[in-house]
Amino acid sequence: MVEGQSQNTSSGQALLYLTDEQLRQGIEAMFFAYRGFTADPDRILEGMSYGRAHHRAIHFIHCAPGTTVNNLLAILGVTKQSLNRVLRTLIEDGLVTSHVGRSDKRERHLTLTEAGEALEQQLSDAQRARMRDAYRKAGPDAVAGFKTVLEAMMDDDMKRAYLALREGR
Amino acid sequence: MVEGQSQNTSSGQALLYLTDEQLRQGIEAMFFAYRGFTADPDRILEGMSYGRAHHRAIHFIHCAPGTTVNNLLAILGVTKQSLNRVLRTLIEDGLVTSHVGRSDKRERHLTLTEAGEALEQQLSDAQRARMRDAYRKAGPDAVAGFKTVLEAMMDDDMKRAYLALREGR
DNA sequence: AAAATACGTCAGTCTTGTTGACATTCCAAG
DNA sequence: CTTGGAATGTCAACAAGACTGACGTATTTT
Repeated sequence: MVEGQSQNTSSGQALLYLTDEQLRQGIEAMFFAYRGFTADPDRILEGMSYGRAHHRAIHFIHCAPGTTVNNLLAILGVTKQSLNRVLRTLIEDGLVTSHVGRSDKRERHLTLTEAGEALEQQLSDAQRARMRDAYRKAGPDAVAGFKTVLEAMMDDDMKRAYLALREGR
Repeated sequence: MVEGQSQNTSSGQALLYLTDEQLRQGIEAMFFAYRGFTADPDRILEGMSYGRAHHRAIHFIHCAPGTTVNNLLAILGVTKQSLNRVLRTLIEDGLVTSHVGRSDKRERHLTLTEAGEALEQQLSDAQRARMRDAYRKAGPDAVAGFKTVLEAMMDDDMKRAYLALREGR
């Protein structure tokens, strides 16, 4: 609560970007930007009985083909029951295949089918198009700063998951 | 779909930050960061029968005291039925007051009570603490870039709402 | 007087999160 | 080798929070 006065306790200069007002602006920017961020895939998905949860599953299965349910669970941060409902419909609809693990038969390895990859492409294209526009408008330096701040905002285990994904590619 | 090859069609240099892989990283960073962004308030709210929806309402009523229901609706981007459920509980619990408009008696002007302000402080402190840490780690230049990209990601009407809030302060 | 606006509410649906109970599989200790 | 515990995944039921549609009321505008 005392820290709320960071604009006063600072050594007078160069820390103005840590003002409560500046932080509040950042919070609101995050809120509005996230809406834009999800808007395009949401629009595509609506009416095809899928939602944002399906999109997330598809995205990460695409990035890590053959991943297990448990793996996906850790990345998505939901309960396995919640994920299972989503996976079940995706499997029923032929967008995802589930193979029993070779070494450990408890595991199910998940992969996108051709139809699944096609939908992934469609969603991904829409989302990347928005990102690309934003990046282009903002320029490379802004983008670097953008990523730096986002990484600093993550919880430690999320950051680990985030970095692990990059190494896998 | 053809645009997916931006790394090849580019003039060879300086546009590497527009690569599909870079965009994908940005998308994932956004996903993981948003989870961190909401984690602290969510933790505070859980167990007190409120959720993220209540937080959002409280946040924007705090920022624009005396705002109307319609106004809030436009900012939050939800239906009035959805917002009403949230507002009803907040009013019942004495965190928000609703006053009939002076000039236009159809309007209800919303304000936080002392208890409401107290909760807002608590939530806001937690969320700002995370932002402050992230900002400090990243530095002022990164923060500037962060905001630039977020603004570029917003839909036009969200951007208008976002900027309007800043002018009101 | 009629139409439009602002707000509240009731009823019903959908997505997506939750917990609890249960089956299968693996592994390690007795 | 067997048995018990841990890990993986599935099914069922429920809750929060979004949505639509329909309706009522007060007020303002035309």
